[in-house]
Amino acid sequence: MEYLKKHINNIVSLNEEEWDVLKNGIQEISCAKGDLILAEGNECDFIGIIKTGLFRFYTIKEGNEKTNEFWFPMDYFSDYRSYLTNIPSNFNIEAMRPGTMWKLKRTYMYKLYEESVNFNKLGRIVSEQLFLKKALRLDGFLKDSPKERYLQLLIKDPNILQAVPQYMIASYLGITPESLSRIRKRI
Amino acid sequence: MEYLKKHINNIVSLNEEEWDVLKNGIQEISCAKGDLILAEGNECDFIGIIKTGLFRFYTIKEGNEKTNEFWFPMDYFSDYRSYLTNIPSNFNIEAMRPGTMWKLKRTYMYKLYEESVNFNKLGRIVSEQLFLKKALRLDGFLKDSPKERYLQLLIKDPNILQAVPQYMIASYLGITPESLSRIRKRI
DNA sequence: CGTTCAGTTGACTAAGGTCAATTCCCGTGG
DNA sequence: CCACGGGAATTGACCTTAGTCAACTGAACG
Repeated sequence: MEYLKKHINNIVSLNEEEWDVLKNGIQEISCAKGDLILAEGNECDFIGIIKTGLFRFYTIKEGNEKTNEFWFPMDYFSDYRSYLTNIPSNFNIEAMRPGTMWKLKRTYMYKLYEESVNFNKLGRIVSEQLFLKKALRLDGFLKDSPKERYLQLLIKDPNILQAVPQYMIASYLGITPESLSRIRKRI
Repeated sequence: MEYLKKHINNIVSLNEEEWDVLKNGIQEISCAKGDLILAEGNECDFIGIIKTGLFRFYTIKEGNEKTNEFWFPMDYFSDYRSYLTNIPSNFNIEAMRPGTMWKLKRTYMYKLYEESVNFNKLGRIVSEQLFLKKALRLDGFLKDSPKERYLQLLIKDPNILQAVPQYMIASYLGITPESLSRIRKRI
């Protein structure tokens, strides 16, 4: 939890009292490989930070898994759309390995928003970070071919490449495993 | 400006004093058809709301325009990535018709963040809204074919369809004008 | 009327999707 | 230690669809 405190203080410097209040809302949770942290059809009522492990965010369409995100230690994770709108999620969050995470319930966070500038700042900055990730990813889909997206991934997210099986990377790039295999051969 | 005030009060209820402070940072600006509100290579130092008109957010890659967003009255607009990171924008913002907008400089907004909970709430909620838009759009690219994306657009954004020339819609969907024309024929 | 430009169409190419078969890799159990 | 099983990755054959380039159509505008 000390590590988390330091991390959050990099975002916004909370005083001890604020930190204590925040801490009371945070649960540390462990999970095993394959655990479903969120299942399709349920509301995502939390936002979390990965402490250890590797998680993915995926949906199933016509029998095929579509992986939307991978999360590594110190990444925020949530179905933030469901979190914000109270709409049931279309996605699953799965632990790809054993791991631990810190979770904070929406209801708790929304109470904090009424209390101080700093909690609002924290919420704002988290939201901004999540925006940036989505925006960059969308830009890739709009202007790059699958091959170019793969090359970008090689440069910008080599950690994903080495940590994740190729068929999940394919769906992360919006293509089939066979296509990714052929793209790799063409290079 | 009264209309804007009402709109913002729907997001977070500012008292008169807060509204006056905010108002002092807002400029109302008119523009002609074709005006470039932001040009590639410049930092986007503002966030705005469309009062009237129709705007688009596009970049050019290998001579082709890639339209990333369309903005209608009461939409927030900005290259929010550039706004947040102070990195020069890769995009252009163009007025597709004569119009007016309200603009707020980043520097002013960041000063407001130091002043009260409400301004932070406002910033947070704007950021959340921008996130939601991006997230939905990315989901479409991940799980839908061009044809399905077009059909979704028909259902969910008919206003775009009727307001925007087809070749821009094609690039918004991530395909060429010819392909969109053929997709429409196939339906 | 022409000019212009969006939209369509045609012919062709390139690339991804699909389905099935095969190979590769790795872990497990005999 | 080897053999086997299972899942990931690759490959092949074929299909479908998007990209490209060029020609044509049609509507809007002066």
